[in-house]
Amino acid sequence: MPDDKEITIYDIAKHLNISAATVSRGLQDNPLINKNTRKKIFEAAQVLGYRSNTFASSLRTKQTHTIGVLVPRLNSYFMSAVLAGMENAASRHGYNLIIAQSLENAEKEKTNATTMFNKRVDGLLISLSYDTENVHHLEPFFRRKIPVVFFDRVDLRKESTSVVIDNFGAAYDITKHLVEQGYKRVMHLGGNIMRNVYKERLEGMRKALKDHKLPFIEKLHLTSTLSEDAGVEAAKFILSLPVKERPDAVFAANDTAAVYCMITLKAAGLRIPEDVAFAGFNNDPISKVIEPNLTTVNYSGETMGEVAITNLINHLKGVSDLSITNLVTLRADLIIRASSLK
Amino acid sequence: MPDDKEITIYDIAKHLNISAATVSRGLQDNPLINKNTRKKIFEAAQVLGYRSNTFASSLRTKQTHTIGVLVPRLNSYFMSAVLAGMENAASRHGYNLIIAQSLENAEKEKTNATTMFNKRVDGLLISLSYDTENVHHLEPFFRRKIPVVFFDRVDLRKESTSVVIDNFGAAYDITKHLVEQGYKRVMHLGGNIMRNVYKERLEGMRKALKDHKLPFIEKLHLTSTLSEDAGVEAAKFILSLPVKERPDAVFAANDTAAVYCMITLKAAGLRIPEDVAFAGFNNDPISKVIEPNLTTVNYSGETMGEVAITNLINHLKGVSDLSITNLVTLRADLIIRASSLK
DNA sequence: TTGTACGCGTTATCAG
DNA sequence: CTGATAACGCGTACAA
Repeated sequence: MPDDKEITIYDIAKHLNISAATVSRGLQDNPLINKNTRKKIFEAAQVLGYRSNTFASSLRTKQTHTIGVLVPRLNSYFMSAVLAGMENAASRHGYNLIIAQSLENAEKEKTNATTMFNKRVDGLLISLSYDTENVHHLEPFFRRKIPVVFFDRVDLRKESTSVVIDNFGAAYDITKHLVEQGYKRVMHLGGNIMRNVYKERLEGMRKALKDHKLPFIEKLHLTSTLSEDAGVEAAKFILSLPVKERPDAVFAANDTAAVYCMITLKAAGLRIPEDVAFAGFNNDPISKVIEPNLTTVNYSGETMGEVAITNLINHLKGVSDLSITNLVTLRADLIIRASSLK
Repeated sequence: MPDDKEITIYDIAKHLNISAATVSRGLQDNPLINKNTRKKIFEAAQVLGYRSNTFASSLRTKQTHTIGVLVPRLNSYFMSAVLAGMENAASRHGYNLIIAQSLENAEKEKTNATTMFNKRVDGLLISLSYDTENVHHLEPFFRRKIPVVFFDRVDLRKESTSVVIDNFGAAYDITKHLVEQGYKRVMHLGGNIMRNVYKERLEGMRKALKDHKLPFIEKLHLTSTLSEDAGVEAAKFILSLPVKERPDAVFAANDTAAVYCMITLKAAGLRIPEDVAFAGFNNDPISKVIEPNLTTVNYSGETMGEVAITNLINHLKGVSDLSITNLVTLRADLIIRASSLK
């Protein structure tokens, strides 16, 4: 019953009549050490109930094996998928995650970044808050060459890696689909265009309309946080318009806004898609529950998480091939459902 | 530009012509140190760009200021709310979270627990996986008196604290509501009764039926993982029954199963609540999107997270009053919506 | 292939 | 109130 006091490499050393240095090396599977002694060391460690002391180790190596993850919100479907993916890959590589949320607030993002820096994370994974205007708060990381990987909501101006989906292309495709269904007055519920995801979705839509010789109607372009309330507000706006000026289709930059806009319009007696068609973005669970089901864009949060963290870990391990790739674009698929069919 | 090398308390000491010991004490706001010197120390730390070295500190104090969180899945609405609450409170108290998921798998839960133990977390927060049969894998924690707090899916046999909601009461109330609406053949979609939450929801329902002199119809009791598929399967089962033997109401132990059961029944032409009424559990976002809106039970994941972690931190700080409270029950509210109204 | 000896940055004990 | 000084447990030059 090795119960009370912690076992150290010295205890193992004494037990085996060898030096602590040998034990240390053995535990690291150092090939310099005799295979047999290595085996003995591991056995002894097992028997004595040894567990390595991370702090002592970190103190020496200056590596924490901890990665900071800074996200806008924990409680969204997409983000928890991302985190699940990260957690998987991280633990596979022996890394831990420290997770914090900015609550879409630049100020809190700043504070959290500082905290992570002070905790000496080996690297940082970050998706920018709605508010963030620049990445000055990440300077300490850049200065110390602590790798930073952006994902989803990224800042491309830096030499860091960014992991994204093809927002432009997906938005283009979804708009094209609407146009091909015959919709001509397409409204856009967009987010802050300081965030690449919203900017590109807007641009993709613009381009698709242009290519099909349809106007982008500025009056029908709303910018918001894309919350439930924003969806409701958008619906009220639509209802406030003279019938002729109403959109015949809505492309929202996320499913939440789309769905709550739909619900509100339906409650007001409009029919979907007959009166107004809809398309969203994210393939959130609610998009499969709303009636009619919502056309949307699907992409894997899990994959994004895995790719982002794997890239970061490669940086940490000095795999230089990948450090050149400073932009990884993942696939996103259009999912056509009843809400956008003529 | 203090840029390249890390500043230590020695640098501050040199800078101020005092000893490192004094600096260390000053940084900890030790009242033994002259208020004035303390101020100087903080200023110097600021100027020089000092950041304390957690490892060195942990190595001495044997405290990691890290709390392990072990959950079934990251990517559920409820759980991300819980984590958000935990993260908040944790950072407020200067603690970090290490998060891992068992994916509802007892084996992975075991592995993760070991990892956390080896990382020397100061305490553990855990919600048991669907599969878990016992808590032997937590023995190392118990033995070393590392505090463990269970939440939501708990194990009451231990001296640890558990944070739960009144599952029994909520299930009782929701069943009572169904009965009062006039429903007499109430079906139950339940989870593994090894998990307190599902066991108590079942028992609450049983008791309510009994109190109203209605039978609990064993044939109408399905046990599953309460996934989307399970909801669909339940619907198929209902449809396979002779019309007379069908339930007139369904109480599902979560919203996902309820909603997907509803969707499937609706697709088959049944009307809700006229043909079958529904009630769920969790107040998941989908419950507000499904038509008719789903009657359910609401409780705050955020609060549960905060309470659980605060309790744990109190343990760590030796606040003994609270260590007596080994069961905290949070409120849960019935939310009546159209799916269960006559 | 193994051992010796030192330092990583803190905190804590003991003097003063 | 402050200063020396010794650990904490590990990793690694350097030697053997």
